[in-house]
Amino acid sequence: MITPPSSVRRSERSRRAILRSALDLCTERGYGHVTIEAIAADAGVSKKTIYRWWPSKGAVLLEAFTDALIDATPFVDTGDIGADLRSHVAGAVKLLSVPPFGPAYAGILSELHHDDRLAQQLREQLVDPRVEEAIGRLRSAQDQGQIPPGADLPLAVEMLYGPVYYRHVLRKPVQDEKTIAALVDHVLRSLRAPGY
Amino acid sequence: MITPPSSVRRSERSRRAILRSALDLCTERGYGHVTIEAIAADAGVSKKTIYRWWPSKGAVLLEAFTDALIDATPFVDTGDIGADLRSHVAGAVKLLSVPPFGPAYAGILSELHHDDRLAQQLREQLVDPRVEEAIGRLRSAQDQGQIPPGADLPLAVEMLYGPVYYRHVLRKPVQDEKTIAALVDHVLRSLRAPGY
DNA sequence: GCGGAAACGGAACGTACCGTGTCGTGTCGT
DNA sequence: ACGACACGACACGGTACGTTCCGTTTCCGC
Repeated sequence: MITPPSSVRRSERSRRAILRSALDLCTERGYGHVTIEAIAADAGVSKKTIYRWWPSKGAVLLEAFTDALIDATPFVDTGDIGADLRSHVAGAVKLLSVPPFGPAYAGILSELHHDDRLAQQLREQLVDPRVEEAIGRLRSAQDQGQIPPGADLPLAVEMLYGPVYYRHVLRKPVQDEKTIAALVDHVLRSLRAPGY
Repeated sequence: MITPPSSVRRSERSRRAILRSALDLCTERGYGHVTIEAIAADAGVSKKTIYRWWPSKGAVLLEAFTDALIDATPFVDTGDIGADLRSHVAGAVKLLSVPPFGPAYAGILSELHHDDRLAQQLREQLVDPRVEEAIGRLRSAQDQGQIPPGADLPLAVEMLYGPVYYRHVLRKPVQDEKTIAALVDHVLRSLRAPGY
């Protein structure tokens, strides 16, 4: 996450103040009003200090968001793949439904299309590892006979996360538990059913 | 689409030049360099004229993109729901894969989170009508016995489009025909299979 | 036709934020 | 102890914003 002059002398105090201010501003005034200058002013920090360690405000918020997401959506294994996927997806949906994390992630996604480095960073540090974890959990269910061998697990992950992103990006009202349960059930069915 | 002072005296010449310049600039220099000032300069038009008819550059591009999308992804009914969905999704993916439409739509999506009016406009004028069309096509397949009665058709549409948005937003390499076919097959299976 | 309302192009304005540079201070490794 | 370096602060030029003013052109209604 730290970008340029890796150093031990970095001020942890400033780092925390910057991440906190970024999220706070996102809550109070919305992502559009989160600017480098506003973060610096709110955190009592020089702009230069922010630019020294992060390439953009998107990168600042990505670091803050990643920490929160990993805590909020662990991959558990109770032996029931359906229940575990439901609680996992519900955790992600819930995190996205509350400020500042929903707006923050929407803002991060909105920067991807004009910021190649941020897009790569998001995929490498957040999306890809968690997709791998999800596939791992599905493979475990496969070993327990809850999913047929040969099932297309990467596709299953995209079918799970796809609608969540779709809703979040289009800003449709959040999904309730019932919708999440129906989604998970349909994805699992699609893996089990005989070929079309 | 026309926003404020509905009038017959609007210059169709300026309107076309603005939409064309917006898409051209998107191709040549990327969405990030499409600004109201650049559009005005390229189209030989006053900024005031743009602000008179559109509330933002996102609204300009939404109007241009909508026209293109409707042409590119019709809903046909050959009697084979699988084939029809494959060609429909392939049309959408293909449109998103070529400039200026891919970058333009990514840019539009990126504006939604800080522009409530644009988000509402996108849903009402583009997404919701096409979701309804998709549900209509699925219902027709239901009547022909290709999909069981009682299937959750709205959810099916989200499972179809979700991964497309997911990939587009995260800027993962475009889906090939095989992936699209697998996606469509899985969605149809999930509707047919016995309950989980 | 003719007069006037309204849309037009062009130019300039102040504001906001960007990303960078400079400078003096303070602090942390060696 | 000392020197390197991160720090805060402040100022800079640059870009795009959204608005305002001006003089011109276009077109509707009379």
